Amino acid sequence: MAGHLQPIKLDSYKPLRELVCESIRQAIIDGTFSPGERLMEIQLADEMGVSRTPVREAIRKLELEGFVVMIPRRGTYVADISIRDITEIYEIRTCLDELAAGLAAERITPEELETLDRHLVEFGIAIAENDMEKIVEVDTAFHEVLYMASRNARLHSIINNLREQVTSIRGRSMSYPGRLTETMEEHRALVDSIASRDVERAQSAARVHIENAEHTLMKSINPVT
Amino acid sequence: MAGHLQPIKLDSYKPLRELVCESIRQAIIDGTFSPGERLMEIQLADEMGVSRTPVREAIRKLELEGFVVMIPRRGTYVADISIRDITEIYEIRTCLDELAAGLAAERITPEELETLDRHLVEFGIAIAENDMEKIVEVDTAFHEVLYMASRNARLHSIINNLREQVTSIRGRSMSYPGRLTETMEEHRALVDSIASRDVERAQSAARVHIENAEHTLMKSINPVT
DNA sequence: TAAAATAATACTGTATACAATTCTAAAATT
DNA sequence: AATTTTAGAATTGTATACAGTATTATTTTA
Repeated sequence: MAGHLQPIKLDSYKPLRELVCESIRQAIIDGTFSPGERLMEIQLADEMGVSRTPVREAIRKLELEGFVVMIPRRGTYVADISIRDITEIYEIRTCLDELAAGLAAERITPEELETLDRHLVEFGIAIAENDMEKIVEVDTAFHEVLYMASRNARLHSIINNLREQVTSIRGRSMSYPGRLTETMEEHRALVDSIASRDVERAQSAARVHIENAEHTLMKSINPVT
Repeated sequence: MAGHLQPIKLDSYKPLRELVCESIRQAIIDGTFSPGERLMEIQLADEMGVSRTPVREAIRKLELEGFVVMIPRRGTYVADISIRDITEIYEIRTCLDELAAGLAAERITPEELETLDRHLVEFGIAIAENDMEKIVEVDTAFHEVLYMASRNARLHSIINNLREQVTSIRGRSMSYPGRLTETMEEHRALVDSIASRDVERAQSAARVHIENAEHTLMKSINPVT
């Protein structure tokens, strides 16, 4: 194992398995656990100060979410993300984000539009200050509002899951030269078209945004291609 | 509980949790468990002749798949599918099936095309014989080949999951007057456009197919609308 | 008689114990 | 020396036991 997990705090009402799941997921996303690394139940349980039961249940969930791979009787391994995976994920996201944007253009409330605008401003400030943590935070909040506005909970959760699966490597594309300002412009175009209730334009803006994100991600992984 | 589950057979190499999961899922799909019905771990375990542990893990998986709803410390209930759910699911499927059809038009092999054709013929025979079981079987096989041909495993599994979530009520739309022959015509149009590698037409055929399926399903649930 | 309080019951959440399998490594054989 | 065999250790799969909480029923009180 690379680093170590923080012990689980029991302040929450949530079941332990949820806390354990979130903790392991976070560790995978932030790189504490490397791709391909084996995750052993007893070890994880000891580190977090819980028994194997909630750890097992957490791992089952992470498997469904695509963060780990389980081989029966052999163990659990942190999923290794490949070029193929990225291609698959963005093929789907291009399509789903387009859908979400179109629905949002039809269903968003004035309050939500205001929130989007605010996030847009915050995003600009975060970029100016080069505050990476803030950037990621605002970006996440921005998309959260957008997906919420689509009024389709399943769509929201499917996209979120796909987003999370590339989170561990998204940092690289974020730091790609010029990508951040480009991202902001794309976000602005998206908000504009949604604000004017233009479904077609919103869809196209979303498609462009996702396609560009994919290209940047690909370039940042393999500059040759 | 309505009926009862068959005891788990241990002939397979699969972990018990998988067998238990499939058994419960099947029972939900075929109506052995009704929507809203409470699922109790001890009872399920006893009926299948296993302990609570694999049952719990199976339930966790079914929750992720959307077949059951868990309320912490309160229990697990068979998910109740609503008009809202159907709308959500078909909004997504319209988009994903369009994607899958487009990709299939680009990536399908001649062998797969042949298989699709064969399924098309079988479907016609099954309709002529009014063999409902066969119809469902061939329909499933048909779509399976199609999604496989998209060469996107995630897309395949997301669509399959969405399909399964309405399986329990799909029987009704199947028996809607005239829907079966309509379905076959739509399938044929889809195969034709894929065979001629026409991405646009394949997408449009898929969209039409899903939209019609939704409309029929809605009508069969609520004839007034 | 109705409502509230309390006790009993039953279920879920978590921990631990046992069984079965697989991996590791050491020893034996070719 | 290399390969196979075999014994041990470690890990996952499953079962069971215990703890905590929610529900239900009963009793008490207004």
